[in-house]
Amino acid sequence: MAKIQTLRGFRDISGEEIEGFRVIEEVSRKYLGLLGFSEIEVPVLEKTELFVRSIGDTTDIVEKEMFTFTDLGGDSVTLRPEATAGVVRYYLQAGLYAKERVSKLFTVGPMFRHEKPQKGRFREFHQIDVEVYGSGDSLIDAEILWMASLMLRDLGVSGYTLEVNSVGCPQCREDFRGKVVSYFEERKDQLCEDCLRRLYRNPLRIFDCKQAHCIEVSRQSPFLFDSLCGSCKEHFDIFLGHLGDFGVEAVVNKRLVRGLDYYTKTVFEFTSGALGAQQAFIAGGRYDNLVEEMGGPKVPGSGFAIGVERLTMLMGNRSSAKEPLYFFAYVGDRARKYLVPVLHSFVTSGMHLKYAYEGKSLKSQMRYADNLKADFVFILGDDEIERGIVTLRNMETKEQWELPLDPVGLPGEAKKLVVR
RNA sequence: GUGGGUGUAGCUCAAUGGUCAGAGCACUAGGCUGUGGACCCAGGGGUUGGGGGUUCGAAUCCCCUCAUCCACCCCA
Repeated sequence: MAKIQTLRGFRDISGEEIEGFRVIEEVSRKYLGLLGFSEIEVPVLEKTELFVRSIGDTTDIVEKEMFTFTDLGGDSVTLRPEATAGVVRYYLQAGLYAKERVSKLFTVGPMFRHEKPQKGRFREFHQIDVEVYGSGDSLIDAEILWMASLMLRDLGVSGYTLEVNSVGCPQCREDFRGKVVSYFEERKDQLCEDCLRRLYRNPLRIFDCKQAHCIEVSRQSPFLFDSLCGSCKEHFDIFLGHLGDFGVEAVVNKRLVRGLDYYTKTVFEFTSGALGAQQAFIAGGRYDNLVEEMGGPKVPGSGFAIGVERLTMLMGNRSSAKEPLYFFAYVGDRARKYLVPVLHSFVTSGMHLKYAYEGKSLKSQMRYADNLKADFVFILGDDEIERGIVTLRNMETKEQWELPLDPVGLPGEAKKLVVR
C-alpha cells in the first residue's frame, strides 16, 4: 500500500521550526499589543469574488495561483492567498468604520497559493498580517515599520535591508503610465519576453526585472517616483522624516513595486540575501482606496505581512533556558506503584517528569533517561523502599542524593537540590 | 507554467550492467542479573519512488510518471 504524503508544497511544521513560529508570534503580539492592535481571526475560505476584487483580476495571484473550487452549494470559493482582503471584509461587515476613528487589527494564520515550490515558497505558508484603517497620515506608515524593526531586533534578526518607495495615487500612475509605455515601446527589441508581456499589463513591473539587459534599458527610463504628484511627493517626504524620527534606517529604491493592485503611495520591503531567491520576508504598504473599492466608505489603510517561514529561516538557533527534566526509573512492581503518585505530584507542581512505560532493566531505563537528556533521575527499587528513601542522581555531575520517599513532597525536595 | 539537479534502511550516504544491495548514525538486546554517554558483539529493519522497456542479467541504460530541491516567473 502506497504511503500517503502531504500535498505538494504543503508541509508539516515541527521541532525547531514550530518553536520558531511560537517565538515570532510571541514577540509580534507583544509589540502589536503595546501599539494598540487587536487580534482577530478571519476565515481561511471566502467567496472567490472577495479576492478577485481586492487583489486585482489581472494579477498573477488571481489569474493562476488561487486554490479555487466550487463547493457543494455551487458557489465559487477560494482558500485565502493573502489576508488583507478578509480583514477588509471583516472591517466592513462589522461596521468598524462607524464605531472607531482608527482601527488597528492583526491576524495570524495560513495562506494558500498554487505556486511551484522552491526555497522560501510553499503552497501553504503563514503570515502575521497587520492592518491599520482610518488614517492617511504617513506617521502610521513609519510607525508600523518602526514596530517591525523592534520585532526583528527582539528576534535577533540582523543583516536585512528595508527598502521604501512610493507608487503614488491612481492619478500619478495614470499620468506616468503613458510616459513609461512610450519609452519602452521605442526600446521593445531590448526587452525580454516577460517584460514585453508586462509592458501593457503592468508596466511598473519592468523595473523589477532581474535580466541584465532589461535593467540596462530601464536605467534611463523615467521613474514613477520622479513624477509623483505634489501631494504624493509630500506624503513620501514626510514619511521619510518620520522614519528618521523613529530611528529606522531605510533606503529609497525607485524600482520597488508591489504585485497587488491595491497599493498606493508608500510601499516597502524588508529583504535579506540569506533567503535565496525569495528575499522579501516582510512587505506591505499603503492602500488608500481599497476599502472604498470593496464597497465601503472612503477610508485609507496601511499595513504589512510577515512571512513567518522566511523569518524563521533568518532566526537561526535560539537557545532558551530550559526547565530541568526529571526522569523516574523504577525497578520491580513495588516501585512501580509509586509511579502514578510521583507523576501526579510533579505535574501539579508544574515540573517536567518522564519515565519508561515498560520497566525493563535499570540499565535500559538509565540509557533511555540519557537519551531523553534528563537532568535528574530518580531511582527507586526494593532497597530504597525498605529504607524509605529514593535516590536522585544528577546526570551531569553524577552526584547522588537520598531523599525521603514521599510522593507528595518529592518535587519540592528535588527542587531544593537544583537550586543549590 | 518553463528549465536544471536529486530520488537506495528511520536519517546521511556507498555500490564498473554481473553472487544474497552495503556502511555510519539511530533503534532493540546482550557483554555489565541496581546506574546513562565510550567500547565490543548480535539483531530487527529495503517492492533501490512507481510503471513500462532493453538485456542472459538493471539500483545502474532508455521512456513515462510521481515526489523533492534549486532557479525563472511571482510574492510574504
